[in-house]
Amino acid sequence: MREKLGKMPLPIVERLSVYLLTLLDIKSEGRVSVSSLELAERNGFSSAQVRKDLSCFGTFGKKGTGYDIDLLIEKIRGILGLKRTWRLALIGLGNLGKALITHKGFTTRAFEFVAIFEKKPSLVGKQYKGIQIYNIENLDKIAKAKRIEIVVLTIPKEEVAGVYEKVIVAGIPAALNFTPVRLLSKGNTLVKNVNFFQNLETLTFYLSNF
Amino acid sequence: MREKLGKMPLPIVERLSVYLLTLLDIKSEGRVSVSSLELAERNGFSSAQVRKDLSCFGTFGKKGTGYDIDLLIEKIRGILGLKRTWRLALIGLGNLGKALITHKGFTTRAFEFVAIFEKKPSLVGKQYKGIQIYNIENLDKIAKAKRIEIVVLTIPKEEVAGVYEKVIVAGIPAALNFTPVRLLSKGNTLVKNVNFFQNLETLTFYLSNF
DNA sequence: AAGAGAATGTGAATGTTTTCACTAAAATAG
DNA sequence: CTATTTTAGTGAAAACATTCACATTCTCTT
Ligand SMILES: NC(=O)c1ccc[n+]([C@@H]2O[C@H](COP(=O)([O-])OP(=O)(O)OC[C@H]3O[C@@H](n4cnc5c(N)ncnc54)[C@H](O)[C@@H]3O)[C@@H](O)[C@H]2O)c1
Ligand SMILES: NC(=O)c1ccc[n+]([C@@H]2O[C@H](COP(=O)([O-])OP(=O)(O)OC[C@H]3O[C@@H](n4cnc5c(N)ncnc54)[C@H](O)[C@@H]3O)[C@@H](O)[C@H]2O)c1
Repeated sequence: MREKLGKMPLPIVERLSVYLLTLLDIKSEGRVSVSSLELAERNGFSSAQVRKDLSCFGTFGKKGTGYDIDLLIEKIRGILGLKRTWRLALIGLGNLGKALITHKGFTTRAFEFVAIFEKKPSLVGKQYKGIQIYNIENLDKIAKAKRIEIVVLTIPKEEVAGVYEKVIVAGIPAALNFTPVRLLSKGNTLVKNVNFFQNLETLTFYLSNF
Repeated sequence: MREKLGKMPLPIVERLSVYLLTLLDIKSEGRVSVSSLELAERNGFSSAQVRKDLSCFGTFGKKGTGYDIDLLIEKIRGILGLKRTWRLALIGLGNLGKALITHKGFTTRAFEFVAIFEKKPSLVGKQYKGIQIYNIENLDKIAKAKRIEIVVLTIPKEEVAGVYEKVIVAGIPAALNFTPVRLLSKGNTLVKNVNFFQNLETLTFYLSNF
């Protein structure tokens, strides 16, 4: 059992998220308990890794039986901070932004879009899927008023630098960045970059070299 | 300089993709050479890491000067298999699928969508953005005829297991999976999973534990 | 042309993550 | 009730990844 959660290795946190999805899946099949081996095999990990990962946060299992699914789901939700709803804002209501806003998955989990920011004057002041669209220039003010915790960036790459500066100034705690410009965490803002090309390029690398 | 490219560590391949974007960026500023330090600082890595990564594939730099940008771009493109166009197919023309197909970035790089597969009878036989829509039941036949190399999965999660089975049977070399169902590489098919929740959940973990 | 400075490439050291291999507890079968 | 099987938890070992630190080479200035 580790002490400092703040410096938990990223691979462990990522796997926790995978375990959670798997547990929800198994639960939906009506099962009530699961072994580290099954959790591992479904995801291509080793059973020792599953046990070691979970042991960082406490002892949740029962020797001879495995893990109680409901209990483990609640524990992981607690660890990942998913016992409450997080307030998101979308920045850039283009093709990708609309797909994300429309996606039901977010809402049915722990995430809720509470604002959209756009540059196009024709969109500002309107709503999209019931969510108010604001002028990006008012990010600071609205972010505070709406208690925005995570911004989702789906703007053209030329706009990223300027908008990110505004995000930092507004002191928004986190950003999920879908643009191909790699951002580094700065100020009080934690960034996670999602790069589609990188994903495709790891595939083409291995396809080319086997 | 490493020998077996096929077992190059994933972190190195992912950084290569980051270096490439950075180099293109720097090139567009009119520059002709760059140091490992600059390549590192722009991306939050160490300069030693940049040099060590590149040294796995050859010696591309010049002591005292750094790396020639055009040369390094070409080398990395070669390593990542980006000197030719890869033939993609989209499976599932929904919200996310449409955003991806519409996205210019793919076409202007080394990727080209050559087919769309759908289940909805109303879409089959039509085109979207000039790309023919086929019945998913014909995946095997069309994949061979169109020489599809990578499928992009944007279908509901309930459909994933069945469709993935078809992808494996068709022997398609790779799949980029945007659904929340984690797939494991199997048969001759290499899989890369892209999980938006995982990205959000790593953010909420660290936000919750600082 | 010599010296100072810049920057690579890399073996060795360090740090991190994963796997191994075992102990111990619970469940099950005989 | 005892033996066998199942499975969690965990130090220790191994594998893997990053950083250090320096010899070497190239550039630039004077
Ligand atoms: N569409 C995809 O499938 C896809 C895939 C990978 C990456 N991306 C990246 O996501 C980003 C958006 O892609 P897209 O296809 O949705 O583009 P898009 O052009 O359809 O949408 C961008 C939107 O951002 C708005 N915008 C521009 N500047 C802004 C600003 N300063 N503040 C607020 N809003 C602003 C635009 O008005 C537009 O509505 C791009 O960086 C792209 O590279 C998209
Ligand atoms: N929209 C998003 O922003 C987003 C974000 C993250 C993940 N995802 C995931 O991506 C997937 C698609 O999301 P979406 O929002 O585009 O959903 P969607 O419902 O808009 O689109 C799904 C499309 O797939 C088609 N389809 C269904 N079964 C099929 C089959 N067997 N073969 C071929 N086509 C089939 C449907 O007809 C539909 O057109 C989902 O798994 C979702 O969880 C979406």
